[in-house]
Amino acid sequence: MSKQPEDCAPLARDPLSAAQAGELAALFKALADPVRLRLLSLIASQAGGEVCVCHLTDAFELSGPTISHHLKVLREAGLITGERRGTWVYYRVRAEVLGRLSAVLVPAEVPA
Amino acid sequence: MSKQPEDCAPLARDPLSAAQAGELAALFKALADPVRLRLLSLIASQAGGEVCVCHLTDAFELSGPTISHHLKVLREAGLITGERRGTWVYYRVRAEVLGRLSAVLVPAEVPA
DNA sequence: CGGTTGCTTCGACATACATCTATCTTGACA
DNA sequence: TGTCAAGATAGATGTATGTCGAAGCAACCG
Repeated sequence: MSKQPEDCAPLARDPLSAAQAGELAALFKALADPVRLRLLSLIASQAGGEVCVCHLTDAFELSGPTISHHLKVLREAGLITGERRGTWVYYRVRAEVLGRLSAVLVPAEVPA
Repeated sequence: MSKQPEDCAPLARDPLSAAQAGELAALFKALADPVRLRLLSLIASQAGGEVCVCHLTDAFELSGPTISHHLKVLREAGLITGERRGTWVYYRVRAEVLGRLSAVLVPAEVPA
């Protein structure tokens, strides 16, 4: 997991630097898969904020290793965190990161 | 360019359906490249809202065909539109699509 | 009409990625 | 300690993707 970028200025305000674009692209790449989006949504929309992996594997017709792979991609991108408690592993979303991405995509305000 | 999805509910509100996830993933895939993010940012941040392709090719150390390819990806994703006027082609961003993506990523409000 | 310039399309190639099966690690429990 | 279950890792494989050079189209200009 790379360090968290600080940029919050919307895409539409100023042209992105190459470094900013690289960091953002890594985050969007993690989101660029239907399974990962559904995983993220399942975790984010859960009351209590966390979900056991066993609940996630049940929600897809995919092998365990494939789910594990997608969770790793989300984790290494910094979008989620995982914690082992006893036998099970629980994941939760990093709301700050999600919020930063949302802010970056806000379109330019149209001047009246 | 596929049809525009109507979904606006944040990822963190309800779990995404497979169809929603597929449409969103296609959009995020278009954003999952540093060059395309910089292109989009260059177009979106331009006063007047549109940019000539010649100005975009000058901003990168990449071949013309490569820039053209990335613009096509953004165009087919529905994130930008291109219009030819005389010799030059001008691109502008579709702010609605950008705004919809931003809304989807808004994190869940934390109950007090 | 021929030439030049702006941009796109085509074909090729190297790399990255999603998925699987098989194997490993970690913890619980007898 | 041995065994079982939950996840993660490793390796293999087919497909997708970023990049380029060459060629094609479209519009302007002698």
